[in-house]
Amino acid sequence: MVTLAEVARHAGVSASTVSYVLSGKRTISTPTRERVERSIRELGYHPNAGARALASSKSNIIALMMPLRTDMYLPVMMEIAIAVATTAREHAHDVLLLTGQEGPEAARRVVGSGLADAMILMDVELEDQRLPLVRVTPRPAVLIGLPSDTTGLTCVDLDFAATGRRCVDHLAELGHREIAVVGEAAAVYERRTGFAERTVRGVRERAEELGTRVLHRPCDGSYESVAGTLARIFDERPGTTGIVVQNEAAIEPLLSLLRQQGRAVPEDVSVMAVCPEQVAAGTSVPLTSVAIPAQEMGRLAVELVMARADAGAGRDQAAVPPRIELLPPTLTVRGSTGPAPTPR
Amino acid sequence: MVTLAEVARHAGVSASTVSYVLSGKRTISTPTRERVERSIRELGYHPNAGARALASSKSNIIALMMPLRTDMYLPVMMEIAIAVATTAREHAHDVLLLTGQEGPEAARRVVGSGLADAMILMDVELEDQRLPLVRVTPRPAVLIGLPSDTTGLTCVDLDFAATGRRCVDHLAELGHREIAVVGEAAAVYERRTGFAERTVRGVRERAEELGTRVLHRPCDGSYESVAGTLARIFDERPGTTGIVVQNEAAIEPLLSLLRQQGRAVPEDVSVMAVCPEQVAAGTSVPLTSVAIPAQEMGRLAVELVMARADAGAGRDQAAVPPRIELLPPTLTVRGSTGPAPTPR
DNA sequence: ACCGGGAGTTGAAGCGCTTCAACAGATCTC
DNA sequence: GAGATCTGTTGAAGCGCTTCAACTCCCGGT
Repeated sequence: MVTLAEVARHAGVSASTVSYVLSGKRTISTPTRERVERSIRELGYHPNAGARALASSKSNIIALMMPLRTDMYLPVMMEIAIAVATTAREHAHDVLLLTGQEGPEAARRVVGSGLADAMILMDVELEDQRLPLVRVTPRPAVLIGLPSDTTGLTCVDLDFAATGRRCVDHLAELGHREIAVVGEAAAVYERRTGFAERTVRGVRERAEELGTRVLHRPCDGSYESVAGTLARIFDERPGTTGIVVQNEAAIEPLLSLLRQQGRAVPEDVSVMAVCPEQVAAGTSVPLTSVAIPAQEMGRLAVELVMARADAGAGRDQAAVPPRIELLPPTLTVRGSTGPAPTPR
Repeated sequence: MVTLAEVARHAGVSASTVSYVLSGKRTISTPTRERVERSIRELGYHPNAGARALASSKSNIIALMMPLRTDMYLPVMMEIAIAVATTAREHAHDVLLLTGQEGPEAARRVVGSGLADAMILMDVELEDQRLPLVRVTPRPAVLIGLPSDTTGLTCVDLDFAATGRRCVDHLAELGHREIAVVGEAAAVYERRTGFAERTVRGVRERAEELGTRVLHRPCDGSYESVAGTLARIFDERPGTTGIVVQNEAAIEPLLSLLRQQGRAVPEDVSVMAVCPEQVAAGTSVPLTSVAIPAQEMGRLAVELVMARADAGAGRDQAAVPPRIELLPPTLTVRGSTGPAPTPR
């Protein structure tokens, strides 16, 4: 392995000069800089990450914790992870992938050892185990998701309450008076992961204001479960004309079942979803939907965490106060929603 | 931050002793070891990762490169990634997530800087850009997937050729004489990612032996595309009674379309898939399938790469020669395949 | 002509850990 | 009972980088 000292010798300068060329923290004359840069290229030099981390006490690594739960929709997680990794590279950082296996200990270990100098936490629960750690650690952290107590925390998420309201607005405008929400798996609510609840709360809230009736049913993604849920919905509320789905896995089965039952979309039933754009556009009936902006969330999380990291390095970290960043929902109308059928 | 020196002072021993307690590379008497361990616990000591990497020139980090292609099935990738991260932890390693954004440079950077001391490459193409690097680097690497020239490489993958053969066997046993393969998106074949081709080759090979007719059509996951593909299949080969699907996204649309066309599964058409177990079990008709063992692949990749890393550290790395590890396909019969209908 | 000061460069002191060589004392061996 | 062999422990030398303080020029101001 080529070392900085060898580069210095090759370029006929001191080690410090090479270091300053690399970091740009001191002005170096153009001829010197160019000479050093040439030596670096010719020797194929790569600064040693460990030595760097040791000397500067910054690892240039962001830890990304994503507890994997089988009932969470993986593509969204994945998209966020990819966005995080990509954005991190733009800030000259790499991403360390932590799963939930180790529990909250993982965060302690990674931060305690100086392996990572910032953290992004996904799949946040309302009373998340990792919060005490996050509140205490000096390293910047950003949550993707919203716990119940957010004091002192920086969070990024889709504004699911607004999303719920937006869905009701849309259906109500089209004249629907009875709507059903096909939600996430029951386990998601029990675990009290905030987002699912927030959506339903948003739906209920606006529905009350507008005098719309709402029926909410959790539903896991299996065909059987969707069939059961749908049957119960039309059983309890035969007048239902609008359905909001917040469970990507349930979408195709739902559309397929409606077809089988002879209920046309959108003539008899309007269906809308809360899901990634790609999913909404690719279904058998392109779906009116509120997008889950996975990429933006990942990107924003990194930007926020880096801002805090830089501030911590520079002046006071209070310069970048904690904040809650709720992305406004974007509704895209596609073919699956239409005017409510006139009751006969 | 607590340092090793502080632990040593607190325990009344030298720094080296603490280090040896931590690494277990020298025998330490039980009383001393326990005293040190207590100090470690009491002070909440975490060894500094950078210093460790510098002194030992091992980072205990595995780089996982996964170029993200939108046409690849993300859940499988994700499952592999999770398995890799989990297994890596069992070997006291962490995982660094690299996306395709940077291209092959990422590998050079990460290995050159000593950030990672091993690599796992996913989504391998037949003539992969990263191969020259992998062949040259002294760090152990394992590919998940099979390039065209595997000399000197260690690879892990499902045996897709055998998978193709297995599918034909199964259908032929049930009396099917004309089968269709609904494949991956055309882009997947163009890019010459090996696995899709290998499956089709396996299918063709065995079909020839058994005198079965085969029609293969690429197909992206959209409903439209599946509809078109299916129409063309029955148009060209009206006698088709068996379908093999190798594109997770196409499964539900396919089943839905068959239902609409009044073709019963499995009475009129037998359908089988190459996909993760979870997917096969959760569809509207539980599918007879060959599993894509994502977890095993991730786990095995880590085991292999660690074996090489340990060997490199110990004696000669030739002790663990490169090898190709093709997992044998496992067929699970569910409800979607049955005897071929008697031709009328 | 002299001094203050910025620009450019450097030597040296660590950063916190691993590991080698060395040593003291206990245990064998004949 | 003397030398050989273990066992447990230690001091010190780095690992490759960053960064501080210091030093040398050279320029402009007076």
